[in-house]
Amino acid sequence: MAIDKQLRLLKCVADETRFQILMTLEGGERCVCEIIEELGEEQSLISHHLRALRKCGLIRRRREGKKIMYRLADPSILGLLTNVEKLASKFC
Amino acid sequence: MAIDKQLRLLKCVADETRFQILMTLEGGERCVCEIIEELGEEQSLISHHLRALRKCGLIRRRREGKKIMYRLADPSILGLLTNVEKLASKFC
DNA sequence: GACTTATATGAACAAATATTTATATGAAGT
DNA sequence: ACTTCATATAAATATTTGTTCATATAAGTC
Repeated sequence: MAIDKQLRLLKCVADETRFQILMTLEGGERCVCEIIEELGEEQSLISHHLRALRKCGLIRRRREGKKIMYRLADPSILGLLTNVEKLASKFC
Repeated sequence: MAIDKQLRLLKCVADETRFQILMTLEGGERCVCEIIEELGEEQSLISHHLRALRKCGLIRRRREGKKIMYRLADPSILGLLTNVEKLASKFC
């Protein structure tokens, strides 16, 4: 039951910027410029984090003209975020 | 919906040693020496990580004679681990 | 085909986190 | 009281991770 996969996933989500990107994508597909705008961060920073999330399999992308659209790889990812939210309010 | 609480929780779990400690505690209360034995790590290292988990509210402890017994603060923590496991096998 | 827009990438640098080492504490046994 | 066993802690160090900066690519526009 490959523990390093689980850790890779956790580490990927356990970063403020990436966590916020996932939250943004909860609302559906977004292009990079929208994510940048919403988070108010550097383009390059967002790009690095998008790559990390993608490498981890959590998000997917497709090109649409000049823009590149990102989306959650699977709705079940929302479940994790919700789960974390519940636990965090319970303890921490 | 305090995002930093969620992040503190995630960062706490997203470490191999701490993750394994939690897994060990799935099986019920354990004293520090048992955890050290099971993980095969330095006493001091385990102690640091136990503190981190405790600070985060994920585990509790009680003294029993010379030993100190640790346990999960709440069974709902198992749910998170399971959730992560499922997602990790799905992607990553 | 030069120019702009949108995004990605690599290398340098900065910050955060984990690990080790050495020492302290506190309960129990003698 | 002294010693041992079990655990904790602080400071030093090592490692990992995130951020910035400068540059590259790729598609669309003039």
